[in-house]
Amino acid sequence: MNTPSRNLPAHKRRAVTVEAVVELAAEQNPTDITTAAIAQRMGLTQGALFRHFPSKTAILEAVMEWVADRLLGRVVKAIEAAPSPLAALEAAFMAHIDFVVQHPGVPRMLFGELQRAEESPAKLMVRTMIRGYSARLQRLIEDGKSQGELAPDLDAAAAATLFIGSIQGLVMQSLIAGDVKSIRTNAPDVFAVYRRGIRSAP
Amino acid sequence: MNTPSRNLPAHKRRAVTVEAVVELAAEQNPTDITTAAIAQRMGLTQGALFRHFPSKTAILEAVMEWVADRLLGRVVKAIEAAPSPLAALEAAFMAHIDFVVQHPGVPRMLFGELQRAEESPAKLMVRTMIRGYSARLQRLIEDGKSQGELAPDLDAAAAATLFIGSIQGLVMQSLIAGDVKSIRTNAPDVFAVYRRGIRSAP
DNA sequence: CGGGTAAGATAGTAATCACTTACTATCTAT
DNA sequence: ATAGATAGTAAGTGATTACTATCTTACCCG
Repeated sequence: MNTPSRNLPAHKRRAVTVEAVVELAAEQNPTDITTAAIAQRMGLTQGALFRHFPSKTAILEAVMEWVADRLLGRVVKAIEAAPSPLAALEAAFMAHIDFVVQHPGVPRMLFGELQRAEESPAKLMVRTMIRGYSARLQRLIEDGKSQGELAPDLDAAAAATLFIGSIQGLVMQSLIAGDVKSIRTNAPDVFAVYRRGIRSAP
Repeated sequence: MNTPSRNLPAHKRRAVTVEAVVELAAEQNPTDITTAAIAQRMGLTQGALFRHFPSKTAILEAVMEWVADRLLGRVVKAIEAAPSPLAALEAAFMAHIDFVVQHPGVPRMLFGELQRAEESPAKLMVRTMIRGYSARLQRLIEDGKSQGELAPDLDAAAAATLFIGSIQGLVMQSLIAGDVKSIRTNAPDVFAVYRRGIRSAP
């Protein structure tokens, strides 16, 4: 029988579950992920999953919590280590890209969750996460403007939308090419165009 | 009994079906659209759908064909009417935005189709459509470079990716705000940043 | 060493899905 | 007027889904 790691502590089981979902989302449409598939990936039977989570939506909530922690954690760290607002934007962009390349299913899950009709807790979490992300970017951009590094007439909200959109565009490109690593290859060129769009005139 | 328009000719029924799907995609996750929901929106029973389409995937193919026709048709028309490459890019952007505001479900369906695991005919159609779109944009960009309107060192592929991504970013923003019309409001500001990123130095 | 508990397997359940079958109404052409 | 084709309805089908009820095993602690 296949009992790979029995009696894990609860928080570890939850972490393994989240990893399984993130892995599966990289391989298929996130909305098509079944509890049976998650359990199989973990080496469990389907019913056993419900010893740890009361429902499938609770699993999705745990995944979104994980994403918010990890993604924002990395991005904020990259921002804080940068010497200037523009450098911080570039570092955040690359940190975000690294995360997406490592976990290609995540942006799909976020987008998929956002376009749900009902107001699920997971959808709310995504919304607050991206709102916070965008707010952080806009503060950075305002800082860059007052330091003279970014164009003084720049619309911070629009620049933040374009920042996030550029990543979305790279993800879409990789789905068309069928090659995740193309994201990392093309990211610097895309950011170069973006940087030109926000930088103050030389 | 609700028999709104019986015995429509085949091509009209197909058009009505496509419209129903596009409408539904604006209201819910496209992958959650059932044949029952489509039929209900058309005022038919579910089984009647299969008099006109052999399968659900055939319906999706018809929708993608419709999208490719309408969206690219509008964009190409806007490009051809513009006096210069940069003006053409802006016109294409706004035409695309108009289309998305009018049919908010369409970008969701495209993205959803792209992230399917299996190589469905619909997915292939989306891929070819966006590839063609991107190629058209890149030609425009190269034209703009040789006319001195766009930056000579601009990476055309990256600029095309950012173009499409900026629309994707606006869609995402509207999903977060829960307001489709915010797309049209924010579009000019976002394009202004983009234009600055590709234009030749003044 | 033995009993309690947490975590697993097994085998269900009702609901929902795409799709089918069998029959019926309506339009059109001869 | 009537036969045939077209387009509809109503009621299924089997497969799949999230979730549950019941039984079993492994581990911890006194």
